[in-house]
Amino acid sequence: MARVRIRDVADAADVSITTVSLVLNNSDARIPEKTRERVRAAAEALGYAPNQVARGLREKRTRTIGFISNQIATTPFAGRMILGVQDVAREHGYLIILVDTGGDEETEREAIASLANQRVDRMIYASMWHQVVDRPKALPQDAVFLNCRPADEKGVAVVPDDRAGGRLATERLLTAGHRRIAYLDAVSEPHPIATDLRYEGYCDALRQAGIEPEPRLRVSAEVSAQGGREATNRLFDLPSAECPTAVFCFNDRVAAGVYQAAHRRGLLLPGDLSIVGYDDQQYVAAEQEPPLTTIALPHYAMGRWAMEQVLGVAPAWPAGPAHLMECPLVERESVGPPSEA
Amino acid sequence: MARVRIRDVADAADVSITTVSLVLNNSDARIPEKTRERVRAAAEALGYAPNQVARGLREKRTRTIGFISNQIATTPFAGRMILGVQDVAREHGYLIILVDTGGDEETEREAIASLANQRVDRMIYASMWHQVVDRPKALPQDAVFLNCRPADEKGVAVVPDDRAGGRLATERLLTAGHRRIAYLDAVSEPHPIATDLRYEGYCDALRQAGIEPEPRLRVSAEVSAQGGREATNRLFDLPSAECPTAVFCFNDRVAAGVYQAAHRRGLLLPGDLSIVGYDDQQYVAAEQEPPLTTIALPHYAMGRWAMEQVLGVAPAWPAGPAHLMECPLVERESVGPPSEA
DNA sequence: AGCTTCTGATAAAACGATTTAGCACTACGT
DNA sequence: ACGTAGTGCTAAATCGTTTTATCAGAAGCT
Repeated sequence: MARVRIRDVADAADVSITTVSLVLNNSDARIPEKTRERVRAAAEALGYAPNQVARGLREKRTRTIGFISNQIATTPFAGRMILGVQDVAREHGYLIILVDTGGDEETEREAIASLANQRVDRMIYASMWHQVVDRPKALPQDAVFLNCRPADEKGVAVVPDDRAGGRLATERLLTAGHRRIAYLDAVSEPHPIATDLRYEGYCDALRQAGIEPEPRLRVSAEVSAQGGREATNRLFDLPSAECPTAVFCFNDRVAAGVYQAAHRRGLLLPGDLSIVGYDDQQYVAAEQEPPLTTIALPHYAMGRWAMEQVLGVAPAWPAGPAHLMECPLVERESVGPPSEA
Repeated sequence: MARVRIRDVADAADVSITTVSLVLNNSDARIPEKTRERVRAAAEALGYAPNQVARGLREKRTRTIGFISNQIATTPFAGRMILGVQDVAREHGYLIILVDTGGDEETEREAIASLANQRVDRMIYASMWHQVVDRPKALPQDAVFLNCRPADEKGVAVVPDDRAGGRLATERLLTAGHRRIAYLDAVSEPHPIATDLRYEGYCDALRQAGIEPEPRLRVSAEVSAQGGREATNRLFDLPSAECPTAVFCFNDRVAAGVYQAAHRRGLLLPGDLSIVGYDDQQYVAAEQEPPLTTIALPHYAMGRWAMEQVLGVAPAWPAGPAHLMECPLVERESVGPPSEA
């Protein structure tokens, strides 16, 4: 790490450091092409790259973005969000400084302060699951919210369009011919807002098909395979005429539980029961037997979107209601026509 | 972000900026306690915190660590590693700058250069799976390797002790009384070195129990549930006297496939077949039915270890052979005594 | 008194860049 | 010959710190 400074380039090219800076930053100062060539050659030969710390001090911007997340480790989705952010950053010569607060408020305050002292140009405030958050006091006004939205609705934010996703999932089942479709709801602490949105989408789709949602077909499950198993058993303990021919699950984990309970009861999938999940969770959705049709959460796209807002490389989204990102349907093999149609 | 500078504190306390700096950095210069108090009070009142960019320029260290990873998004394990790194960083007032190279060499070169230009104090080179890597040309000599080791064996590195993990898993099955234990090997591109190490551990344990490993009980599987299903079927198409009573799987994903095939064949778990996995993969190991006994990968601990080396807050590990991190057994319910003991 | 030592503080240099203002020289028109 | 315009380049200020060297005054000693 014996670093070469602008001074070294200047000496090598036999000009002043001013000239070197002007040339390397493509200023339109009056420097003839010949001199420019000489400077560029010297810089190239020495392998010069400007010290970003010095440059940051002078320019008052560091080409650095702070990424604050509440729980990096507890979700497998974090990666794709960070990757989206990171890809856009790289494409524009920015670096990201990452801090995980573990959801602790005190840590969060310190993290925000650290990033401010490090003079990051802007910050992204990310949640690992879709939620409404209280805007942290110290967070700069121009922070972008990723996968969450501030309670005060002031700020640029992006969240998945869970309602449209719920509609899409249900429509898929309706098109396959199903009429009795259950919704496996999520209970957990804190209550995920996504489950209500997905349920609304489910209702939208049913009503549009002329079906009134039936309360008994909405059953609550712990967010886990076990929750899915239990809910499924409750569902199939109904009189057989009332049993659903398809279920839409809050997420792939509970869908996995549905598979388990269905297998145990000797139901064939998708012959006796069609299933649609949500999340397109890596290593679980695709690896069910049969592979699970599900709705994908657009984590990568949301990450990109947030960073594009931060860098101002996309049309600016107004502060206010969050941008809703589409959740695409991932077709696999867990949906078929209902058994006795 | 109207920032308060050291100048402002100096004015408020009616001293020079030198004095402020001296006091705030607890220098042992001759400043009487009374003046110190005054300065501290002024700093506190104004909410002063030093500009880390300016400080970094002057001190030639930024309290910033570069974290280079090959594939952040494709593995659910990344999170725990990053979290370990990040926690130690925070405890010592450091920040981490994260770049994902996507495994691309050109991107990697640029990333290393960016971090160097940003004057990170040191770098961590992380792999999302256990592998041997070629030391990137531009990587500083003092970089620490996380979950991988440089081919040249020069450098501080930490990897999971997969051999001991394989031994531990097998011993668990031996203690339960099993004698015919299969190993479900992984085939994938590139060939994961972990699978050979785990197999060696498996052999170690068997031999120590006086059992010679049987080649037919080592069967290859694609790293996926489907691979696990196929391998299981091959295993149980053997003459029944030769069928294993337990399997040790390369990882939890293939173990999930074993569950599927076993259920399909009507085998009871763990009555007819005991299973041990590897990875303790979130949302898959614990959610099998019955929950899967497995070996955990110590990602968090490795992350911490790497950062502690970087910051020099733990006894220095010599450059050379990698530090082997223990993989603990996670007891759940997929192991029982063999059926006809 | 005259010298040294101690005390309390600060001026100024340095870190490595960017940028503003301006200098020295040539060319040109009259 | 002289003012003006244009060309090629650079000195110096600046960003916000840390740190070294030094200064003024008080105190102590002979």
